[in-house]
Amino acid sequence: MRYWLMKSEPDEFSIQDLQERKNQTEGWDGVRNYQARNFMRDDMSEGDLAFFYHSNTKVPGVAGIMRISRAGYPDDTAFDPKDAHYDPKSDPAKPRWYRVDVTFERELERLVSLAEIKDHADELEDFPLVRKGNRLSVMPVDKKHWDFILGMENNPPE
DNA sequence: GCCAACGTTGGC
DNA sequence: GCCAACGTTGGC
Repeated sequence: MRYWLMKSEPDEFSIQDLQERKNQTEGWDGVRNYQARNFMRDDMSEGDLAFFYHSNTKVPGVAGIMRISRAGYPDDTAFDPKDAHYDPKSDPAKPRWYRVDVTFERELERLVSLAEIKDHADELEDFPLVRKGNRLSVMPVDKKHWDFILGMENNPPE
């Protein structure tokens, strides 16, 4: 069982939106980055847990937890010319892009902000999120980092 | 809105 | 295969 972090802009799709979806489940589609795709296609398993990270918003940070409820399968939004993430080079016979299904687990009791995470650079030294220039939208999280961030949830800064 | 960092594209 | 140009991400 592995741990992950997945980014979404809350104006587009937030942890609250996921909670309100049917069965509290949604396909994590629209990812058009090969490294992120490889994680979803090759490394994610049903039952893995992921942080839901709110990006490109006033206070970016970890907002909640979700569960991978279906392992990687083809992202058919790539085949739809009307879809914002349409990719004419993705052939249905040999799909280029993959998604997983995620299911709402819980909202964090408070948002653990990126700024706060950066304040703990010592403990989170190798955390990919805070490595300079990292724009990956799907990334693995070590268990030690997972546990540390959950610890921060219950220890708000003054 | 700015812009650094990074990925992708395409000419050569 | 190189690399300049361009597009995107995402914090600030």
